Amino acid sequence: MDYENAITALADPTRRVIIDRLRSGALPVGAIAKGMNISRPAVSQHLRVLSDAGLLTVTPAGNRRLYAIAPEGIAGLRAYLDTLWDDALSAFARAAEEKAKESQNE
Amino acid sequence: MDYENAITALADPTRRVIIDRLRSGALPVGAIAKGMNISRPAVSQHLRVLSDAGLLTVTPAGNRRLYAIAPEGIAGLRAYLDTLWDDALSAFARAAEEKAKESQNE
DNA sequence: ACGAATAGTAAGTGGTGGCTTACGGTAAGT
DNA sequence: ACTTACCGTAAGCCACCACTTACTATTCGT
Repeated sequence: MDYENAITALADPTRRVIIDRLRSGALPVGAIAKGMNISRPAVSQHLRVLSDAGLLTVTPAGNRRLYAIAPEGIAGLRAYLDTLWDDALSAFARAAEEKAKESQNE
Repeated sequence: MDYENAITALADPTRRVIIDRLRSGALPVGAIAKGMNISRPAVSQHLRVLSDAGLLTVTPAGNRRLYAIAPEGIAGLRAYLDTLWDDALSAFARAAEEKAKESQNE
């Protein structure tokens, strides 16, 4: 599955900061690294991980490379969480029923 | 925020296997560890992490402890992904507009 | 054409996280 | 009461990952 790489990538706090910086639109590497307390190569490595996970798109623009959030990458992760959510609710409801039936024996 | 612990917890493949085993309902530790190729204490440690992240509930039942998925724990993570999803779509649409306006100059 | 700017890659290091074995503690069975 | 079953915790080990400092490559400006 593909959501596995996505969730692994998003598990890192620094990478979530990077993602947050791209919420309003695409940015070059230098702009992303600006103000972060890690080196620019470190940012590049994180961008690599995020791209490989399908969470970012890269568009070379002359001297620079613009990174942007890829909506499709997030879709897979959302789908996974949705199934988990549904199953959790079903199991919860079933457990409540069992409990109610039990309390009749008294 | 709370979704941070949740996404960190779910980033581990072994913990996702545990979560999958609980999709159909609550289970004691022994039943969860059964068939997994790691030791039972290791499973206990994972359960600890998942509980701390708010993803599991524990209900002591005599000798055993029943673990179940906590829907509320997943809710926070879903909410985070939803905002990310919305922002990504907005930024994507805005970028498409910019591109369209640019191609008029030719 | 040459220097400056932007960015990816290589190599090395330190810290964290997941695993194991060993142990302690409580509840159930006989 | 004693043994067995179930489970959490402690300590230690090892692998992986995030980071840094080089270095290289490509593009822009002059």
